[in-house]
Amino acid sequence: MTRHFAAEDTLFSAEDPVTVIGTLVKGSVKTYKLLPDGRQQVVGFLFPGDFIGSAIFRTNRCFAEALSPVEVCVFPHASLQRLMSEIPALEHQMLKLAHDDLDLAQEWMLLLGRKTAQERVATFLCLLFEKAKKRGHCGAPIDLPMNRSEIADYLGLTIETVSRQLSKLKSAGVISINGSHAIELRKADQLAELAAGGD
Amino acid sequence: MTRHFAAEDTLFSAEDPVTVIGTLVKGSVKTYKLLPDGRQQVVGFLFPGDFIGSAIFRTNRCFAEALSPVEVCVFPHASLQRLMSEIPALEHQMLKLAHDDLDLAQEWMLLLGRKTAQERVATFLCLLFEKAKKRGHCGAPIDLPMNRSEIADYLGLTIETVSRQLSKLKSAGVISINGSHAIELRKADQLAELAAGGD
DNA sequence: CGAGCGATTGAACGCTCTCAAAGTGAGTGG
DNA sequence: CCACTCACTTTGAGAGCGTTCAATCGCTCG
Repeated sequence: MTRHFAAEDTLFSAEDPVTVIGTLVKGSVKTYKLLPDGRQQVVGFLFPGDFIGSAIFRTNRCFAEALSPVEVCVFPHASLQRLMSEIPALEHQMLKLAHDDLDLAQEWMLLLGRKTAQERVATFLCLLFEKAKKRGHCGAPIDLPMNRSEIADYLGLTIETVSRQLSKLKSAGVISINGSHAIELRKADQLAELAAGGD
Repeated sequence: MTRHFAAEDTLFSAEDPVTVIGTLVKGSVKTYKLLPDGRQQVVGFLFPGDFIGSAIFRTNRCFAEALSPVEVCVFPHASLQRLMSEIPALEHQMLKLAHDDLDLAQEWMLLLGRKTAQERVATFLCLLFEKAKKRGHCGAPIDLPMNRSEIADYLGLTIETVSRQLSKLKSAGVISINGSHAIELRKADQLAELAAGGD
């Protein structure tokens, strides 16, 4: 069963019962956590092919919002539970996904806890270019479905700092920017070096 | 099979083949990631009863170091693989653990990306007191197996900032400190409020 | 009792945030 | 087609939180 969401729609909220589990088919999604006063931390950006939702928890642990018109191939919660208990390979696959997510989250803890603003932005761009490469993009500018505010909330920075760092990378010739939602990689080596941090 | 490690021993390193998977029986462990220049981010503290190591990856994604003399009940990698494929319930349990870890990691991303120094220290103490409570501790001062440097590397701060915030909480009467490795909770409500952030 | 390491405290600096203003681009209506 | 609007982005200047550097304290161990 496929479900559709408009841009800026909320797919699900923390604390609510799990209703959306499945594979993202079209569009992109941000998942995030909130503090009582509204401060936001994006914990992940999802793209077509990515799995969304938890087949383990009864209630969601974070919020999910569509960044663009989204299409999700949804599994009914009950039938997924049954499938998982019947097909060990499926559960194994889920375990693999969970471990990949955990490793990425911990890599991001390193970024949020110990990297400078420049390193964070460089790391973020590296990740995006890498993901784009895996989906067949080659050379051409890639599309940023999220705005500066959402990038900032992913990197633990402010929009101004993100903007400044992007400008810096642009004037250094590492990337080129077209209209704030399209970025092209110019010097991959240099970007990777900045992302890893001075050594 | 049980393996023993002395304090400050490295249980395993990132990139190395997985050799240690099992349950922590005695002592405590920190897991962490490193940047090329030595900056460190602690991604978890493990206590008796906690599962350690990844049954999925062939190589470790982080480092693990003993904070005190440690005893681990280790499963041989091959036999664990076999057990997991034979006993679906075991794999399900691992999946549950992975999801719990993932949620904690994302909660920590929120802490590292968006919380102030005071909120970070308060959240950390809340977590410790909560864990201690689950293991039967009641009221009495709890032991901090890690030093200030390791707390700082968990919270994305410096030792000086951690020390200052602890002193602040102490003089506010929220906690009391005995010799830098024993902390007692005095005002749980107030600590929880500080941890959540102003609202 | 002295050495040495970790923790605490103090003072000044700096990176990022905050506040503010100007620039840009997409969408709308005349 | 152009002027207008509005939201988002960029850029600038100043402030603040946490860091850095430095000195003192306190505990443990020889």
